[in-house]
Amino acid sequence: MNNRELDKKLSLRKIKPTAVRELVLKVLTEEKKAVSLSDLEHKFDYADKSTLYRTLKTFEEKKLIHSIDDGSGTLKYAVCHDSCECNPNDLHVHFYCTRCKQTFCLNEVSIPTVNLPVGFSLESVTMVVKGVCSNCRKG
Amino acid sequence: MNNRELDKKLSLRKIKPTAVRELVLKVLTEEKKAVSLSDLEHKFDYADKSTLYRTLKTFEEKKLIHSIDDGSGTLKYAVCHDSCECNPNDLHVHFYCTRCKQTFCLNEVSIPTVNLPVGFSLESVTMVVKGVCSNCRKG
DNA sequence: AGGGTAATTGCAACCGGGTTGCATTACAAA
DNA sequence: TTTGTAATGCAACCCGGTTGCAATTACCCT
Ligand SMILES: [Mn+2]
Ligand SMILES: [Mn+2]
Ligand SMILES: [Zn+2]
Ligand SMILES: [Zn+2]
Repeated sequence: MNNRELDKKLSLRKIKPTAVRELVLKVLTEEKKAVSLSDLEHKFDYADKSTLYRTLKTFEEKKLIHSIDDGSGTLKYAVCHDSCECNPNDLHVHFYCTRCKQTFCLNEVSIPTVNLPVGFSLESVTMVVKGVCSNCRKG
Repeated sequence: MNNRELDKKLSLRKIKPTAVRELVLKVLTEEKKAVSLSDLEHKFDYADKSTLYRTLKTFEEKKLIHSIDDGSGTLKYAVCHDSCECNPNDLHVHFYCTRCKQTFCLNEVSIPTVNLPVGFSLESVTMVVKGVCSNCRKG
């Protein structure tokens, strides 16, 4: 994905394009797996941790990406689809592979509705499946 | 719940009853909400953090309690029902109230099955609903 | 182009939950 | 009572995440 496309994606979410932001977004779009802050730190020796951190926070705030708490203790991030507003109906299941330790968006698997006890209201739902991914299965 | 009953619960899970363990289990059984390590620290000024930590780990290992990652950054714990083996079919949904910041087991709400893409195998599933609990709703 | 302002970035230090090594204490078998 | 094992207490550590502040850069107006 070239800079022109990256800048467009950023602008669509009202994020001012900068060098770091283009690079981070590039990584996030090209990775098939969800990406952590420390992943980015290792990818960009030159960029500072807090800059990367704030970049992710900005992206998340503007709904360019969403965060994934897969229970591993390290937050991961993945790009939202263009029309995503991170509403309950935009949510999907996430998968954590216990073998390769990678986390994936199952974008095509939406979260089933759940009947809460009376008196409980719902704001959002997270669903994480742990298991072995198809790559590790084959290998 | 008296010590006799607490000891019985401990013995059933092959855990040697000690003073600390009885006290911790008592708190866990009497609380309606899930309990964190720091909750216990504040409840027992005298008992050491690492002792409480290892008590929880022992309980979890022996399947007397299960841990809940509600996304708040602090692990919570709650007692399992007597016949629980923490298998996928023992699992239930958890609820995190964004108002009172408490986490509850919805023991009666089992986790719906989900269709994974081909090649993915399932070991366990977590489902956390965020919203407002019935207590906070009424208040 | 130059000056002023706001946003971004870099650096360092901090925070809190969780975890571990090791010494001490309690317990129970021999 | 001796002796081995498990539990507890204390201290220090780890790491992901977060923040304050100074330096740099981008942007706007003249
Ligand atoms: Mn996702
Ligand atoms: Mn539970
Ligand atoms: Zn895998
Ligand atoms: Zn509540």
